[in-house]
Amino acid sequence: MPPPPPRKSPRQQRSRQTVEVVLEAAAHILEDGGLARFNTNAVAARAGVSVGSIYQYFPDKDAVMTALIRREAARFDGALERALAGAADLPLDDAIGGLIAVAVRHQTERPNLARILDLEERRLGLEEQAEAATAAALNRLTAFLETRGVWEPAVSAADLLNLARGMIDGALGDDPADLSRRVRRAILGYLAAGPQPSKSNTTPSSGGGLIPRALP
Amino acid sequence: MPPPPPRKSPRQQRSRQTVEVVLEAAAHILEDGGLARFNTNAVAARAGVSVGSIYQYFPDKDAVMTALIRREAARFDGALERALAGAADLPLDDAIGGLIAVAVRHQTERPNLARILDLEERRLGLEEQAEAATAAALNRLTAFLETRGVWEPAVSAADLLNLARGMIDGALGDDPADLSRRVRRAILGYLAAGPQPSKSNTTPSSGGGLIPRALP
Amino acid sequence: MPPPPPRKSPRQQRSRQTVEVVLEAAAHILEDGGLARFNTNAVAARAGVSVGSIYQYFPDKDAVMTALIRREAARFDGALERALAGAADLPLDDAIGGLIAVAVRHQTERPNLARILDLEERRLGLEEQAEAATAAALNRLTAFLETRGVWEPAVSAADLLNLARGMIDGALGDDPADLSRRVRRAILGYLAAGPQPSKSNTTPSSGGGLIPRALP
Amino acid sequence: MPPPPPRKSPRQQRSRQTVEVVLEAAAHILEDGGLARFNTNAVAARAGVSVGSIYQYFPDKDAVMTALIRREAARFDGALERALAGAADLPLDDAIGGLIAVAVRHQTERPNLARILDLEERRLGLEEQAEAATAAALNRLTAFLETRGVWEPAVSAADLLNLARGMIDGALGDDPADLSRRVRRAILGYLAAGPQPSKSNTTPSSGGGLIPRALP
DNA sequence: CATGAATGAGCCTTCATTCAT
DNA sequence: AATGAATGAAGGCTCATTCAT
Repeated sequence: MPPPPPRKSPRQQRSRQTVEVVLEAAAHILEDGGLARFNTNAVAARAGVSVGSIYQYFPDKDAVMTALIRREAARFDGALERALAGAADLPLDDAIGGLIAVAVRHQTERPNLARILDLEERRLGLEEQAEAATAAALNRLTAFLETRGVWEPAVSAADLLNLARGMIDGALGDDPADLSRRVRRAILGYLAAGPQPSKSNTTPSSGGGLIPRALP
Repeated sequence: MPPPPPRKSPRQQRSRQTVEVVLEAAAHILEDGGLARFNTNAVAARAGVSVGSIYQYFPDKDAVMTALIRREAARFDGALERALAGAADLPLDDAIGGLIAVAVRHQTERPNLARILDLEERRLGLEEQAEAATAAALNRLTAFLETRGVWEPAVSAADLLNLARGMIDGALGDDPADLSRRVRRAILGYLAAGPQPSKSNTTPSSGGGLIPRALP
Repeated sequence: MPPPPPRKSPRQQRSRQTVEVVLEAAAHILEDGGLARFNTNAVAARAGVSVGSIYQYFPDKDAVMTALIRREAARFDGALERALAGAADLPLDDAIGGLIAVAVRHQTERPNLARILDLEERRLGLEEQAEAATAAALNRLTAFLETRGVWEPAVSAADLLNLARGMIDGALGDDPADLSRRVRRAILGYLAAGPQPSKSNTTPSSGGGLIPRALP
Repeated sequence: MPPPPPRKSPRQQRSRQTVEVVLEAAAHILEDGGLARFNTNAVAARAGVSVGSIYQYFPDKDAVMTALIRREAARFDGALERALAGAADLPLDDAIGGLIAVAVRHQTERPNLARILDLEERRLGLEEQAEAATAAALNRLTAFLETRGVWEPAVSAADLLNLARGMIDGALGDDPADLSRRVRRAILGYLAAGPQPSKSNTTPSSGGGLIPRALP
């Protein structure tokens, strides 16, 4: 018989729960009301706790924002990890499909949240310190691309993530399936196109010829 | 001899000038201090006018934001127009290069501004009403793609714009030349990849085979 | 006919008046309710202005406190100046009497205010920067003592001021006339006693004998 | 053999100790951080107990303040008692010197504390109820002065205490030895000057001449 | 009894907006 | 029209006090 799972002390449990409920409330408010309605009183009310409790766990309002950003990044990274775990043996095409599904779902479920968090991440200077979870996701994707023989895997990973984010953000109203299709198209296209010379032509096989070929 | 430009009355001139100076101040403040420092007093001070004057020309603070968004959109559209005007006879490759240069320059010059305006555009529901200038830019690009025989030109135009914006936003620190190269790679890849089937394979020519082939 | 007095511009007038009314309200609140009730809302309400107006003229709450301290110091210095002006030709005894009256009146009129301001002066580190008005008062008194041939006039001036303040503060309930009499006794005694040797005795004329002799 | 001191029950002992540690923490905080940092959480943290424990022994925050005031008054009174015990047979001069040393040491060791407690004593209306320990000190000094034949010993005792406090508070930065000298000068002068007529004149021997005579 | 998380009234400060000059 | 002082609602944060554990 397995031993009972390590029991958290009540104190820790309650703390974690309060933190959790606050972050969830913060997420909902940002999603529904935008940055303008994101204030400590509203978050506390929605979380069903008092303002004071927020300040028990967060030094100030920005710290709530930061924690939320980290949490979302960790979630995304977790989903990415799971998707990549099952994608090791799949053809690139299908593997990419899984990753895109993750990304689309992530941005689509709470479209405003993701966008606001992006902006706030910058304001708070969190990208600078190479946010742990974001970096992990990037590393994960980089490693994956490397196993597939992609050149400049780190840069490509970042590009693909950004490209996908841009497309998804910009087309949140669209049918997710169609959006996924187009994102996959962009990603596969980016990978297929391969590194391009900085100025122009030189690659006789691609050049102006490549595109026309794609347009029957 | 060309006729003199339609002369504005002094009153109108002064009005335009005040509006202009206010918007410029607003842009600078958003760029330097973010949304947090964007307040009517600060804008007025930076613009060298009184708060009252702002309210003479804008019903409220959001109206300043809106006007700024429109102005920036118009600027982008104007730059796009000029780029496209000279691109009519160029090979797709080079034409795209010109467009990308416009986009990269636009987002790079005032990186924070562009991002904030994007977010505010949503908050204010301006995308909904199909922002005139944004729509114009989109139409312009759509028309361009159409002449090049791209399928689903409208959707593709939006995708490319979003994709490029995502990449540029996410890599603002990078060398512009290299960033431009990668954006071009993504765009050309997207176009070359052509419409993809929604589910997966079916296209024997692509499938898992396409990518490996692209990576020597 | 004399020209009309230099008219303050309406702007300045209103400003001065608001500042004045705010400081007066602050003084009243400190006097009546102590430090605990000294808050911006209460001051604004009592002054008959809005909180915002306070912040138009004072960067923060402490600045109101500081201004009040300066104002009171200036008032005391002014009163001292007037008292000394008329005391130049008086015998020391009477001159001192006038000064004491000023001090007693100052501390007695708003007993709590004076004490609180003293404490706050320290908290705000205002004594350090040698508060202009306080220093002026001290200098004035120092000069006066010097003309009377008192040794160490600067130190004595400070001692007398402090000594008087201590006595007055500690006996605010007493009859002002009697209090004044005792303060004068202390001051004249201090001056008459002259510099004392640091250790003890040496002064045969004083010793245990001095005091009894003073008590018929 | 003396009987063992009345043994407190462990419970009482612990209580006393907690009270002690809390008051000590309170004193330190007031000394270092002023009234502003004097809050129950800080006191509890510094005392190494929980907030709840403070409320076990004190009905509210003011009660902590009150207890601290009483403790300090008791300490001063204790020191005064010891000083007076040894001063019974000394010449007044030396006796006074000992008392002054006590006062200077008391105010100098924790200068801010003493000042804050003075103010708080007033706010809490503790002087009104003739604070036991303060009254004791006053009585002690009154009795001492009486044995020395000083007129109005009670009033004089209060005056001397206040006068000394004022001088010491106002000159805390000075060299203690020099400060003590000046305080002694003031006190001896006060005593030597004896009761003064309320109005003025009458003392032909003094007038403008008194002071010069004192300054050889 | 001790603990310390939770509570929420209250305070400082900002800023969109108005309006007398 | 332009100005900018005045307004006051709103929001960030603190801290005295309570109470479940």
